[in-house]
Amino acid sequence: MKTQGAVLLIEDHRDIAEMVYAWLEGRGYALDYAADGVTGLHLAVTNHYDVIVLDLILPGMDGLELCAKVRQEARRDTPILMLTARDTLHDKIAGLDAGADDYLVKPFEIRELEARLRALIRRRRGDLSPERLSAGDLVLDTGTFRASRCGRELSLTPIGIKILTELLKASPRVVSRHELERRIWGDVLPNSDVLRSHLYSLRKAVDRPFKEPLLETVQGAGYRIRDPDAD
Amino acid sequence: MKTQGAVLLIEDHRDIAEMVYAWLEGRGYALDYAADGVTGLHLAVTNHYDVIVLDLILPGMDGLELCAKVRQEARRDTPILMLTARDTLHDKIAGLDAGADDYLVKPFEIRELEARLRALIRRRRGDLSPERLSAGDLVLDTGTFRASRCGRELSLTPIGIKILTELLKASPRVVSRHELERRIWGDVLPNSDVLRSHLYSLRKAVDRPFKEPLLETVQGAGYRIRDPDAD
DNA sequence: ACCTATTGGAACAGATTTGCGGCAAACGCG
DNA sequence: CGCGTTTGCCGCAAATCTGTTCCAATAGGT
Repeated sequence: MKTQGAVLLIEDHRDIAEMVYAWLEGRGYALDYAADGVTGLHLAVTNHYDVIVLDLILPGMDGLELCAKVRQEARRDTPILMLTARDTLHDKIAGLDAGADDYLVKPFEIRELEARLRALIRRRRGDLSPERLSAGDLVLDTGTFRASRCGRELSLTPIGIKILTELLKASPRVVSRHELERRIWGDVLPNSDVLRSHLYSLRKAVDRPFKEPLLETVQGAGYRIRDPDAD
Repeated sequence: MKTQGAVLLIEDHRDIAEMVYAWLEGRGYALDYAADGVTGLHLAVTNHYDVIVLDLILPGMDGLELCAKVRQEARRDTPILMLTARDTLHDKIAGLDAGADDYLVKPFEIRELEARLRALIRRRRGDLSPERLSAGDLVLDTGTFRASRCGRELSLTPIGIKILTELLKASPRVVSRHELERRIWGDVLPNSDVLRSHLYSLRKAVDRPFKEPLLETVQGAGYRIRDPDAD
């Protein structure tokens, strides 16, 4: 399994630490662990993590101090989720203002912790949800605006990419010509059936060089993109 | 007072909305307000906010759907704090996985809300810019604002560095011309396509002296920076 | 006040993309 | 089978997008 992310867990309660560690490890995260503040800080500044789970009360150096040091001295902006039994308003505010990104109060549900970690990791990576559309051997990366088939890069025009995007999003459903036009040109459609031309060139780029055509015309209904895997 | 940040509040309960609005306004935040999902979505994609406070249950379109639309259709990464009375584990996970960054359960303490907003805004602004961004042999130290390639220092202008920073942060994704302009000049964009000029000189400094060009333009979409290691 | 580096702006040429019309082939149907 | 409609397949000209250049306005430092 591909790793879900690198996590540093700093927590002195053995039982909680073990529980979190075991769960996250089972879910495919790569983990480092420290039981005290000094070790934790050292790991935090030495290595590179996607997120740090940090207990507020620690031997050696408390969470707030560690948090502040990571931010101000080491100047690392690794996301930090603070995990603690103290749930007074003041504690939360102090934690967040010390540089933590999230604050979760014990006892907590491990699944919520994981969901919050996912959110932090996702944001750090700048992930904007699914960026990858595909059908069969055709792949479109909506972040890069590049499409490829069988690993070979396809050269497409902007409108071609738009059409492909809509078709892939809908796949394997059929998109009516009208719907497709509306999604591409919005409310000011061109006053001739240009879509045909674009589909022609799109086919030329996407289907012609390959054996199996993916772009399919459904007479009187519209277009769709086949997904050989899902047929 | 300098504004603490631009907040979009989407909440249909008048009393809560007013309370939040009044409090945040009093603390120096600039606020927009929507009482239903459709209006909220429209504001969210039209304007630029530092953070969105979003009620889960809304007339017109619920919070999850709105969240997903903002992320997937509008492709905006504005931080979203979900605010709701539903506190089951499943709700929280659904909210966070729909693209929310934080999830706060009603009734909540307004000061905690504010602290969490601060944390989100702080992170988004990258107040801490400690890291070294890189792509291939290009390295940018955001602390010293110096860039180098193959160890050779590059001489860049302030705007050049800003462009490079944004492009590197997003790499290898494409950043649309508009998005790029907004990130560099904020809300008062220059009224001519100056970006082209800057990109030209940026290329002259970053790419011209080297064999492999990293700055890539994607017709009709924007610019991006390749990462030869990750291709 | 002066000098220099940086920035915003305008203009232009080349390349690419798009809109569009026309024709022939394919399709659906009575 | 015959007919009206839909679709595939170009080629062309207009519109758009980009790279490039030059220059004036501005900001910053001395």
